[in-house]
Amino acid sequence: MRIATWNVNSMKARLPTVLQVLNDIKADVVCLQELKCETDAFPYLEIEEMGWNCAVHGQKSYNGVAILSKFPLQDVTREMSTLKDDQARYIEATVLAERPVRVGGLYLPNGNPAPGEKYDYKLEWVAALEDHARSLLKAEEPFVLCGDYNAIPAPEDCWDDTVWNTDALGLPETRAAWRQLKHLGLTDAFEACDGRAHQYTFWDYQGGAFQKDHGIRIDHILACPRMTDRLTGVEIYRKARALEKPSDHVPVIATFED
DNA sequence: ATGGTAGAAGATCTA
Repeated sequence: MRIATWNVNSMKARLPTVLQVLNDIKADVVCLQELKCETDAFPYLEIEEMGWNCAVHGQKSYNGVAILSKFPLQDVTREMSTLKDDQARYIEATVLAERPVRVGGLYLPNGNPAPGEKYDYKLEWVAALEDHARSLLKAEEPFVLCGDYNAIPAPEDCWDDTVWNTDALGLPETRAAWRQLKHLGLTDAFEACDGRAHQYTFWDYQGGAFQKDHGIRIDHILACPRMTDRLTGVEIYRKARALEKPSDHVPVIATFED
């Protein structure tokens, strides 16, 4: 089965592009972030028409996450057990594939400017995610955590580390939090399958960043040990950034043995 | 030259 994550940067502004990309990437499960719409404003009809089941945690203006699945979804939760959050940044559901898998879709806070309140919130959020991941591991149900982590794991995951290592996305403390998360026993699917340097998932709209390949890798799929055993490949669907009216992020897709 | 781009909201904030 193929599990994808994609920050769409507005469901309303992106709908034609989203429908096209969903057809192209042939995933079974897709986690979406930055819907920028309320739950009721999600385009259920258009998406369901394509055979998707939808679980949505929307919010006006900012944030908003969803899980789309070709398989039925069960036991949807819209918060981590470990954080009371007034921002719609998390959703989790069990995908009833042949072998069921728990899928978490997340939109980690950006954290800029750092230091400051926003960076504190980011660190609090990632700490809550770590605690939540710990409880998922304890439950011994296969799971993946997909989303926009707003974290550049290492210098080779951006085009110029001197630009990013003072940003909330690339600060040493952000990278330490990312490593700590992995050290629970989770695997970065991209790193496990490919791991090449300078493969990006986000390019800013400004200054022709995509044309210059001034990107960063911040969209990730973390897999538990049992899902890692089934992991066979990862693709960054870079093409999506060259479409008309693109999101500034592109999908990342991991393939697992059925 | 204190700039640039996009989206949502609404005359600014977030990324």
